[in-house]
Amino acid sequence: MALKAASARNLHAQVIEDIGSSIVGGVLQPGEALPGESQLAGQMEVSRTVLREALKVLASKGLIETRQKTGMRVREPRHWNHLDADVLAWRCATMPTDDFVEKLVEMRGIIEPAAVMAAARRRDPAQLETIAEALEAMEEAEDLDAWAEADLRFHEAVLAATNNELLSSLFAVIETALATFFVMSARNAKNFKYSLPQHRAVYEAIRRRRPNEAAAAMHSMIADSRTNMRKGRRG
Amino acid sequence: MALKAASARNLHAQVIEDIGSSIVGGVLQPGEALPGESQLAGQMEVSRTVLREALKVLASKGLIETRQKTGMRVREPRHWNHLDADVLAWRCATMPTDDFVEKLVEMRGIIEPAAVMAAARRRDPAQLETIAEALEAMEEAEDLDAWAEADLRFHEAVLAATNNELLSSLFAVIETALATFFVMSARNAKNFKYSLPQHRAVYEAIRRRRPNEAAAAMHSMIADSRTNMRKGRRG
DNA sequence: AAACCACATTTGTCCGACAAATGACAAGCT
DNA sequence: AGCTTGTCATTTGTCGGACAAATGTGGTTT
Repeated sequence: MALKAASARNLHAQVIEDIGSSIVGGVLQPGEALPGESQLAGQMEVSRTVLREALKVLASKGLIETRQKTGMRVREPRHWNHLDADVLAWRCATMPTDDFVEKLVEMRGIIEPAAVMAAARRRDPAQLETIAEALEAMEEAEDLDAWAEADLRFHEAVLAATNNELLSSLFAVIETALATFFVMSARNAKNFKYSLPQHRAVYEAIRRRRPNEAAAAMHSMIADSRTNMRKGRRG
Repeated sequence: MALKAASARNLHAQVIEDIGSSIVGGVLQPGEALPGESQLAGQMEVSRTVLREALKVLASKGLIETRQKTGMRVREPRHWNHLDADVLAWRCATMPTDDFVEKLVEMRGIIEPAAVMAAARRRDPAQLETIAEALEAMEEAEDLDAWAEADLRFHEAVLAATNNELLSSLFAVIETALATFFVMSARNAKNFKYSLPQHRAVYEAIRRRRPNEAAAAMHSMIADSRTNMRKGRRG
């Protein structure tokens, strides 16, 4: 069960982190019955109040299930909210397998082209201008930090231009998870601008309202980034 | 603020429902400061313990933000977990605008073809067999209920065959939300089997491991269902 | 053997108290 | 006067105990 694995601001946040990562990490098996609230609170050295606040949050993430008299049980993975930011983060931390990364990459491959297509269809002038500004900042970037900051702004601007918060919410979650694996290794500092032409192509397609061209440009960008990642992960 | 709008199993579930739907429904504006915990608990006639359990869950959904001394504030919509099942359900209940439905439909149009493509690539024999059984049940369905049950099984089987729980989790959430709008109106009872050929086409493509054909079949199926829905919503 | 009931255990709910954090305001210094 | 600093009050965070409600278990009765 582990004691005090995490250290966050609040006690309940620590408890959530602790139990949640234990479940996602497989320390607690699905179907397994957890000890009663009083006992568990004792083990973790927190009050039952705090423990219960954490349990409610975990239940809302679909990780556990609680019924009176029976106690709490770990739910099966198919009931988990796999798209929850915390659940995803715990999986990234405890399951750094190529298998899982492939799933994330697949999701990105599905979403990004769709997002730029939507942006090409529905962006308004102001949103286009925001994208243009980010692209300009990318061109003028002198070091890696400036480029990474501008790149983030570019993608956020494209997301906003889709005018579909479901799409942008999904995108943000997946992107965050992927970022924990590929931290933009400083080793590639030399050619960190290699994807600039593709970004420009995406922008041009969005400006000219050409969904298919935008998707094609994004596909090319993803293909490049994929080979690049594959190189990067070996180190 | 509303008192006792919802009636669920547990008290905290009611409170979550109550405050959550008030926020998503726009009764509580973003940036607005909620009354203190003690006062709010008094208004709702629940103990502070229960209220806090609810608040923690709402905070984990990104709906509210709480800092000491300052109190709680409603967060801006861009911070919400739009893919959370509860948040989505509340939006369905309080924002039945065509605008929102379009977003859901767009998501489905992105995900479903991608899902059948993944299934066509990675399904194993057992998963294919499960899909086949569901399809068979659809063919033999005599009434609407039987067909709806088999249809659900078909889609679930396809989802499982993708071998990507991120994809299936997303799909399930979107599908659930859409189902609240289009309850498969009994008016169409006569030709409820109209989409059988398309289902069969999808199955065949998955069986023959043809991702592109599967996506094409799914696109055709979505197009049909879209026109059909448009007719259905007018009633 | 089957139906029924009393009991024990576990979660659900309530309450009151204190600790920690922090914005606000007042006092003091330059 | 303007800025800094320190005290204070308010709000969330944490704690412990108590009782209510639900429910699986096992014994009892027919």
